Amino acid sequence: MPRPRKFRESDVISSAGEVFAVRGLAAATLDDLVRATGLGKQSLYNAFGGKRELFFRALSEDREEATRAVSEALGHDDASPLERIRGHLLTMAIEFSSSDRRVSLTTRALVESTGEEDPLSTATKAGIEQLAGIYARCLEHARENGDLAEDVNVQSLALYFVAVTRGMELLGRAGVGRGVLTAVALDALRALRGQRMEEPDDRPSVQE
Amino acid sequence: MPRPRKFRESDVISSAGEVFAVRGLAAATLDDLVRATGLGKQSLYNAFGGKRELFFRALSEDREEATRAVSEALGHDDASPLERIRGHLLTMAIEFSSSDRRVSLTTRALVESTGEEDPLSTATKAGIEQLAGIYARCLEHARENGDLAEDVNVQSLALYFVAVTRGMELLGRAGVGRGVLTAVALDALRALRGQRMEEPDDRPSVQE
DNA sequence: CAAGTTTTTGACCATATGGTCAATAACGTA
DNA sequence: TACGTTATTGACCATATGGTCAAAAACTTG
Repeated sequence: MPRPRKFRESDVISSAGEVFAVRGLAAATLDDLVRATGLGKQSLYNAFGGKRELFFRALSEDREEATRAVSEALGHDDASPLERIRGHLLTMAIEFSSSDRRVSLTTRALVESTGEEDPLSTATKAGIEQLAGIYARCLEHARENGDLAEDVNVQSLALYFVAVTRGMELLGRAGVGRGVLTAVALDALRALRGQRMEEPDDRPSVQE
Repeated sequence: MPRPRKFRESDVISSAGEVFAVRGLAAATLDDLVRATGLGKQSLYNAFGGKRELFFRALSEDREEATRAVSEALGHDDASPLERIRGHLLTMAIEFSSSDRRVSLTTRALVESTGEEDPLSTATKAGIEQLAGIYARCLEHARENGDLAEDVNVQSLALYFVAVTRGMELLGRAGVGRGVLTAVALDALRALRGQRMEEPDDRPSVQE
């Protein structure tokens, strides 16, 4: 009975996400969104709410997409867990060295959220944890494989990879090229190699 | 002869920087700046120019400050280069786990710059390189000390540390606490340990 | 084909924004 | 103490912003 919509929500969210990724939440204007999505202001408004709500939807989609991508990269069985992480990081190096002006919405939300209780902040934390969870699972497999020392802290190592990838994203944004970013990724992977050997940490503890 | 200013530029820049660090360039309003600095709009305007110019000044100051801090942490002679890096990273872990909403202006500029030719972008790139240079110098010393393998790529390793610290900053922003962040920092440091041994990289190359 | 429901359209609005102007105030020097 | 210079103040402005309203349009079902 009701008049059907002319658009698919997913299309709109994806276009809007593109705008947000390039301009940021605060800097993107409603007009940018209208232009990018093709919808009228009002249509946008009663379908989604407002700018923040739309960003929120885009953020969720971005998060799902990122989760899916990482899961896929780390979940295959064609290589050892550590090799899969290696492959994933190298892929990221290529992706982040692209010259488009995109910044992942997770990073944007992290940086643009206004307070601890901002829904953006909450969602982002959840996203980070989810991502870390994926790394953790893969690292756990590596440990079971014997590729990682038994006493490795899989949780912190997972977060370490989240940090490294975020950092690589920023580096890419700063114009660091593909070759160098790949080298950085390889450096980052050495943190894993160190884990394999039981070498006791005999280095003196500096200012802790 | 002329009427003297009531303020010190450095004070104003520092207050403005605080605002920018907490709210971001786009989200900070001129009024926020007026309130934070205590100056009138016009005074602000003819002393600095506008919002962007003021941000630019604040960014420069932030960059100098960051450079100074890292130089200090890595430049002392009381410990081996690697130990100094270790200490520095642990310090960062503490700093980034603070609950204030600050984000370094470098990161903000990186994320909020609008294009490749944006002055913000240029300045930020320079900042990153400068920072990397400091790490590189320290790593170079480590190599001379024999704490790092001869064939280590000091440049990429330096950028690796820039990436790691940026990533840690974001993690802190996501609410990751001091303990975990410290663990992440220690993980990151293992990338160095891996360098010390000449173990050939016999791992198969995955999708490069 | 008519009714009912929702979308769309485009005009509209209050507000807040970054920025400017002109008048006044404050200071050092002559 | 008067002058010249610059800083300050507060009113002012055009614009762009996020958001809203009411009327028209579109589709499905009865």
